Amino acid sequence: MAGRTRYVILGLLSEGPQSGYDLKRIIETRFRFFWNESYGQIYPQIRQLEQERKIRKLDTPDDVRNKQLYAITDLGVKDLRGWMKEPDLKESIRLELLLKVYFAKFASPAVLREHIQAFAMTHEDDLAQLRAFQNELKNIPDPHHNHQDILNVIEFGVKTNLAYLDWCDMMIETLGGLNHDQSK
Amino acid sequence: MAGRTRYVILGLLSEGPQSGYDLKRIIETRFRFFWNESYGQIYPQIRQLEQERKIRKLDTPDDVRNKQLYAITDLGVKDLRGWMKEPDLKESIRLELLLKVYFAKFASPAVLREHIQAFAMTHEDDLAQLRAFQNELKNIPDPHHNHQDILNVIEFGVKTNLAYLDWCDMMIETLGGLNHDQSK
DNA sequence: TGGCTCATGTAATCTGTTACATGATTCT
DNA sequence: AGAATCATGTAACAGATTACATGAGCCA
Repeated sequence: MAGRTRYVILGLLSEGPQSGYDLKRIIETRFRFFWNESYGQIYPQIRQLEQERKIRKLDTPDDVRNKQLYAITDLGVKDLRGWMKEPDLKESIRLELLLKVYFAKFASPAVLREHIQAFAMTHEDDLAQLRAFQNELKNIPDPHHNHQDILNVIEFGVKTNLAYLDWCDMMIETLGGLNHDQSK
Repeated sequence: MAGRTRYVILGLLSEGPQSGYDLKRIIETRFRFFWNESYGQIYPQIRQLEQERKIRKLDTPDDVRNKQLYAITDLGVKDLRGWMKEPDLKESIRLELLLKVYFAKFASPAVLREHIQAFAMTHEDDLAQLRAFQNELKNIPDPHHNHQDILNVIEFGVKTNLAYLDWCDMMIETLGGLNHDQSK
């Protein structure tokens, strides 16, 4: 009975009405580095929350397209507040890269270096996006008074990504620089 | 068709024969901060690998208890080497704490601080264990010549845990120190 | 003797992704 | 006109945990 999808939906709807599609996009962009949800989770959960009267479907499709907008209800807010007091689920992290580093002797240094460089590139992008998001927040109004909270989350991402990249530098140095490729 | 469990098993067996129970314990202790496997994955996968002749059951129960030991075969090593060249699966990270920080306005600072302190405590423990493992490795022989690889993995853990704790300090400071508890 | 840990295993369940179907709108 | 994106949804599948059953050996 873990089901944190419901709270992600409730939390995001607390900032204003959104569609299932919107929610997916927001989760992908803002929560990318620490959370994920798929359509297969979002749409059924919306149905569920609607039945429980935690959210309600707006009859103003508001958009040119036939988008279904949902808004959080008082009951939904109550649910959200209740969740906040519950202990966190054990965090889950899966980094295949570290398995490969652990079992490194079964690969050539060149192959290992490629894995690390791919990882580094991903996290350089992450870092760049986090920085961009930081700047964006500084230049837009804060109607929900949650910018500081969001900045705190971003700061977590910045710090961990910097740690990742620091480690990557160390590894690349150990494995020999870019021009020491010894693959055939 | 992800199934990385097989490679974890093969990799660990490359250091010497182990039982399913052993493997579980090793994964829990050494891979704790970046990987996990449950019995429901390990035992069926052992069966599967045995059928594929990637591992074989030893007939020397070696232990007083009725423990089934398995050893990797040449075919298994081949499999392991093949996996090393494959691209990594997208890493997966789920940190409920960050959802709560993002939606912080639905909780009191006191509750939020408790979550962060719990997180900090967990990662202080992690860090301590990683340091202990580092020291342990320095004082034991290295028959498989993989200590540096293991130290590299540990170093990743150390760096990320330090980043976590750094962020926690920042958050606790923001939320008011230990003695500013305003709960009833 | 009773309780704990060691040890193997599986069935039921839960969680989450993928792939697809469907159709509208927008862009080139 | 055709391709891409927007948008909703679900069925099938894959991945992973939980809870339990079973029994042996160890410890107090």
